[in-house]
Amino acid sequence: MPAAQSDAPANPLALVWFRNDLRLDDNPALQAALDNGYVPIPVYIHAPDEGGDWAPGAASDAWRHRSLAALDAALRQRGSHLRYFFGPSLATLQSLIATTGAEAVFWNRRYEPAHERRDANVKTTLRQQGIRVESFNAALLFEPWTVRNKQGLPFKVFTPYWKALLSQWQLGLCVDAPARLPHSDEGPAGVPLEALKLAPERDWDRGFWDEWTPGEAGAHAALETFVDGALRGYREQRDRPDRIGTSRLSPHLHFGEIAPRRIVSVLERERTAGNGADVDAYLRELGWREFAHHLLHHFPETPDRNFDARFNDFAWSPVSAAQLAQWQQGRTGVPIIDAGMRELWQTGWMHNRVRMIVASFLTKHLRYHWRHGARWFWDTLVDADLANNTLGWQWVAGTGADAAPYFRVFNPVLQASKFDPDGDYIARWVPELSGLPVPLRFSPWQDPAALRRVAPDYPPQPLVDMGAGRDSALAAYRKLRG
DNA sequence: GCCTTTTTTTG
DNA sequence: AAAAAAAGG
Repeated sequence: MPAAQSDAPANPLALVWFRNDLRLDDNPALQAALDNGYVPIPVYIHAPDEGGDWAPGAASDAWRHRSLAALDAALRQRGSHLRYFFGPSLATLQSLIATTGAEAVFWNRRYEPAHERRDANVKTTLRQQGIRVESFNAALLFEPWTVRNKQGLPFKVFTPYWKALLSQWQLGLCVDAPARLPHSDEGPAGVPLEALKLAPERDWDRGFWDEWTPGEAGAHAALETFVDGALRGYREQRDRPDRIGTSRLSPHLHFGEIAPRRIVSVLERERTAGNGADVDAYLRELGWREFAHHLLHHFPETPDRNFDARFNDFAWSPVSAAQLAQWQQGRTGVPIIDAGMRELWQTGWMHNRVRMIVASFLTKHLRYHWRHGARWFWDTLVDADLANNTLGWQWVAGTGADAAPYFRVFNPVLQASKFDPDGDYIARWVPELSGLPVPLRFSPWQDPAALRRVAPDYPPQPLVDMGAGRDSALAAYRKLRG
C-alpha cells in the first residue's frame, strides 16, 4: 500500500444499535448507515433494567442469547461482527462515539413505554453533542401514531382500526440483506456474548430447542414451513392446538428476526385463488399485533393498569400462592388448562386458543387479577411481548380496549371438546391422562374411579368447581355494575 | 374470539 | 324431539 493512501479520508463510521431487530434482511437502520456511506459498527448493549418494571424474562433471555449468536454469525459471513457491551445505553453509546470516532448512530424503534422514553433521551442528548442520530421503523407495518380515527384520536376498537389500516394499506418495498458489509476495528471489542449471562445456567430450556431455532435463518425457515403447510386451511385450523395450525412466528417477530413487511410480501406472492381467505385471516392476526402496539404507544400505562378504569374497584380474589402455583405448574385438575401450562413451561410457548382458555380460568374462575397471569407469561414465554401480552390479558379479563365483556367466561371442558376434539393435545402435554377415553379426558373428575386407576397422582377434583367459579365471577361483575 | 337458558323452527 | 336462533349475562 502506498503511504499516501493512509492520508485519504476513511469512510466515516456509524454505530448501528441493534435491539429487537436482530436481522440483516430489510433492516432500515443498517441500510441507512450503508446508504449514507458509513461503515457500520454493529453493537448490542445489555441494559435489562432500562425496561423498567418489565425487564426481559428468563425465557426471553434464553432466546435472545441464541438470536444474538445467530446475528453475529450472519454478520461475520459478510465480513463484519457484533460487539456486545453492558449498559447504561446512553453512556455506552457516548463512550463508543468517543473511542471509535463514529459520527452517527442509527437504530430501529421500540414501542415499550420505558424504551420510548429512554430512546427519546438518547436521541436528544446525542444530537446536542452534534452526533447524527436517526431511528427507523423495522417492527411494524404502520407506526402507531400514523393511524387515527376521524376525530384524530387513536382507535380503541379493533374492527374500525383494521378497516382504517386496510384503507391506507401502502407498504414500501423490502430491502434484501447486504451481501457484504464494510468493517472497522476502531474502538473497543466489547465483551463476549457469554458475559451477558443470557443463557440459563441450568439447562431448563432444553425442551425449547427441539421446537425453535432462534435467529433470522430460523425465522425464514419457520415462514417457509408455514407457507408450505399450515397456511392452507389457516382460517379454520388456527384454533386447533392439536394441529400445527398456526404460523409459529411470534418469537421471531418479537425479536425482529423477520420483518412483518417481509411476511406480508411473501404471503402476497403466495396468494392463490384457493388460499385467499387464509392469507386474509393471517393478515388480520398481524393486524391484532399492530393494534396491540398502537394501544401500548397511546396508552402506555396499560401494562400495569386497567384500560377500563371501572375495573379499578373490581373484587379480585386475594391470591393464594399455592393455588397460583397449581395454575403455573399445570396441576389444576382441569386437563386443557394443565396441558397449556405445561406446554408453556416445557417449550416457552402456548397455542393462542389455549392462552385464552387458561387466562379466562385464572381471571374468571379463580378471579385473580390479570396481572398475575401477565407476569407469569412474561417470564415463561419466548415470545413475551409487552404490547401483545398486555392486550391479550386485558382482552380476556374484560378490562381492556375492545375486550371480551367480562361475562364471557370460557368453559374449559367445552373449549377442549371443541378445539381438541380427539384429546390429542391433552394427551401430549398431560400424558398421564392418555389412558382415559375421550369425553372423560376433558373432565376426568366425572369418573373418580377411572381417574384414580389411570392417573393416581393427577388432582382428583378441579381447583375450582366449573359452575361455581363461573357463577361467582358473574356475581362479582354484577356488583361492579350495580 | 363465550356460555347458558329460553324461544322458535324444523323434520 | 332435536336443531337453530335469540336473548341476556
